[in-house]
Amino acid sequence: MDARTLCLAALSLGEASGYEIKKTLDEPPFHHFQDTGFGSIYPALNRLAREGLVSSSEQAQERRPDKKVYSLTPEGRERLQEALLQPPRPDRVKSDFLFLLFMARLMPREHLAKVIDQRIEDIDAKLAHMEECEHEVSERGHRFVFELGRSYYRFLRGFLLHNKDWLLDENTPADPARLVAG
Amino acid sequence: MDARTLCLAALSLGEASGYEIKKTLDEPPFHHFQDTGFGSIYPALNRLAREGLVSSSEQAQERRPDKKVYSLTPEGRERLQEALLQPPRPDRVKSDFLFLLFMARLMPREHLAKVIDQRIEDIDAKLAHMEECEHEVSERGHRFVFELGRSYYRFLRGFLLHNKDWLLDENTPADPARLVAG
DNA sequence: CTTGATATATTACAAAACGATATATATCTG
DNA sequence: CAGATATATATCGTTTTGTAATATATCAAG
Repeated sequence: MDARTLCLAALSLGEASGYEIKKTLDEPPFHHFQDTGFGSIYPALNRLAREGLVSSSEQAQERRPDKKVYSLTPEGRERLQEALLQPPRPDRVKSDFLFLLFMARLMPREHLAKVIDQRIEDIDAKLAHMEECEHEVSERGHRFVFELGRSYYRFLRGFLLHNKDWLLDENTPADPARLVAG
Repeated sequence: MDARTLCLAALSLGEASGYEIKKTLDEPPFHHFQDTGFGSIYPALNRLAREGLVSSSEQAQERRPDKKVYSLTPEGRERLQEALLQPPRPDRVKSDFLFLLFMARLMPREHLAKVIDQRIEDIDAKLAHMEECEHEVSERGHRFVFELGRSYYRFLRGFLLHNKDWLLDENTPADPARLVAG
């Protein structure tokens, strides 16, 4: 989804500043299906404001820079609902990690092993973090995506753990039948 | 991975034209971890040629436009191996589909059901296509990523099929415990 | 007590990627 | 024989990405 629609979606959960939107988008389950930086969010908000899809009010804060709090206008809410009726584009993944595994042949064994172990650790950290914010996710759609994400991480962790040796050990035959589903 | 490294990787499997690189990148298992268009590939190849990392030779073809066939130079091969030693950046996903599921509350039930059924069909088509090109994937790393991709699609298909009703049926309670792992 | 890390908050900008379109030809399908 | 698909490359405006700059506040460690 483009940055503008993501901002509309985040604001449909309640008014927020650009910084707060970024934080929301970085947490599960939002984080499972997109990745957006400040460089996309602020220009998107400016344009949405120019188009009248969001309104903003500056709030002076004690001992902090002012914050611009954005909220959806009726037109913004309409635009969001229109966007939800468009047929979804195909998913896209960018994974340096899978690229490295694909290129295993040209990589030093030790480095490859380290990369895989590191990834398993990262997944464990992610799963632990998800357990912490689990209670905040109650709405049906949010929960669905949250659990899908969690199941995916568990699947990936299992696949890596069970098939690591198949990839790393050059002495055994590369028989695909020995790869387990994870 | 940036487009230049992807081109180097594709060329490490043998010389090819820009068009052929694009085709390779669109097939499993390459397609599982990246997505690159002509608009990225041709500029990348031009720059790689300027930097001496690839060489090109124009081949006149009968009844077809000329094709520029690129191949790795020794410096290009070196650059690729250096890139493989860099720590991989975090994965990034862009999924309009999961965004729609997340936004389920604001969507007409029928449309949501159609979107999910369509996705399951798409996965079936993808799995069928993978079965067709399975025999071409023999190298260890390629096979690993290929099977990981296939397992993922099967997992996702199962999750959607088994939990679709949980998401769609507003009359049952949204008890997360009723979601099955897929 | 002060240095450094983290958090709040926004903006600017170059580099890269994306999406669409243009161009030309050949082959395959209905 | 028309229309879709495949081969082959290039361009170009719009978006996105990554990084840094700019301020201020808090909190922990040395």
